[in-house]
Amino acid sequence: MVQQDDSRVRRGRKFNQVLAGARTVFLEHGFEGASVDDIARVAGVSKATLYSYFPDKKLLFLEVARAECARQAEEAVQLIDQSAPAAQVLTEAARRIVAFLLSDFSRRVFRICVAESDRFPELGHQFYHSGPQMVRERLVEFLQKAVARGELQIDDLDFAADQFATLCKATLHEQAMFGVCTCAPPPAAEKVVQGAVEMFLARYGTGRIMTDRAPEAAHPDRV
Amino acid sequence: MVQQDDSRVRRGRKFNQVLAGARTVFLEHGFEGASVDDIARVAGVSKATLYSYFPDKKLLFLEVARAECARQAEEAVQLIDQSAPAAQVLTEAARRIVAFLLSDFSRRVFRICVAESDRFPELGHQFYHSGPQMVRERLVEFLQKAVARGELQIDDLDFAADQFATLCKATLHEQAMFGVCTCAPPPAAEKVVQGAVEMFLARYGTGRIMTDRAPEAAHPDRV
DNA sequence: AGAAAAGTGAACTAATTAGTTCAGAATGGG
DNA sequence: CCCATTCTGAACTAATTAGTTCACTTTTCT
Repeated sequence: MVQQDDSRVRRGRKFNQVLAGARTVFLEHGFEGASVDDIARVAGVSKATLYSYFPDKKLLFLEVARAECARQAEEAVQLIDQSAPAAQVLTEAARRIVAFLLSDFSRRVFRICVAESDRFPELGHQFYHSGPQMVRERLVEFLQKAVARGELQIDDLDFAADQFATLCKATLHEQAMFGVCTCAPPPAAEKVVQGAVEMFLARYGTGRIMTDRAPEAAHPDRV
Repeated sequence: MVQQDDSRVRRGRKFNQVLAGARTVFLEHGFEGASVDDIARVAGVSKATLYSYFPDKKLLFLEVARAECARQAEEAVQLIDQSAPAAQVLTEAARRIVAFLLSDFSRRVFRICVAESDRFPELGHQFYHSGPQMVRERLVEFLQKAVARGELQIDDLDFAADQFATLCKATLHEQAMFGVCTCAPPPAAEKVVQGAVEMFLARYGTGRIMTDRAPEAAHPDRV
């Protein structure tokens, strides 16, 4: 959290102020919608100072995006915890993924990356690799262990992980993205979580699930 | 296809030219990135003519978006065809959904709707209702019949339909969105299709699937 | 043909924007 | 306390933009 001194091009003590201001304004208005004067004002810094750090608006934007992607990656890294029963681990993972997807922060970063990713192709790549791909790698790591334990049976781990992460977007992600339901009601989120886990286990679970619930918990609505 | 005369506010014969030009430029550059002079030039029309149809840029943009959403809806409507075996219908539906999601057209419209949906809240709603919601309604329609026939067992049809549509986004949609893999290799798409159908049937299928393939086709990688 | 409607193009306003410049104020280390 | 670095603020350029205006041409209808 205190690695803001890792850098190469900085020259002064208001660098972080500039970055913070830029972050605020870019996340609020996107690239085109943000004016450099606004950024300087919000950062509490003169325009001259801003331009002494960043030669132009594009590089400032990319720097902000890079920092946000790194932040996102950090959050994602602490996703998968243990070698607990698959149902339990998956449920917790799904909860965090869904919560993250519905967060205001994620919404803004996602939106801006989608919007600007053909003006700045490397931005899309950065986001993808620090976000979705990171989550997938962690999931694969876990799935591997669960397969070894005989809890799951999966031939393509990457694909399965993708399917699971994708299932976490059901209903709510799209709605949040398009502002259809700005509120994020917790019961709905939990339904998506349970739905993802149930479907995933129905497809990839062996009989030998060692969960704390009864084995048929994976198919609760089959009488 | 010839209902371009359904209208209210038009006054002249170059209306469609204007709309077509605006469509091209907006889809290419987004709202802010598109200049009215560019639009007029691409439309082959004078700026004065353009402004004689649309009082300002925003309304022109919203009109283009409305038309594109309607187009999208039309494509989606002819998604579900028959009361064939579930596996077959779902496979065909998934193929069309995946193909649509990967199309250049969809990518552009999606991107622009995500980007501008807090500048124009109604745009997000429009897109959602004419796109994802339309698809879901058609799917629900089919799922209902399949449940009645005993092929599927589903308690929440809306949610199940959402899950299915969501599964069609696995891997490729995100990649296309962020420009990670601009090419859309058909085998990868077919894998997503099969994966979606298999997972869906594993969760919601009864034993009584009347497909043209053997019953265990729904779980082909279980030995 | 003749008149009304539709379209043109080019010049114009007013506003905003990215980026520059510079004389001087604040800051901080030795 | 001095001096170099950093920062300021305000004015400036040059470019772009949305939207307007108007004398003039083209199309269309009858």
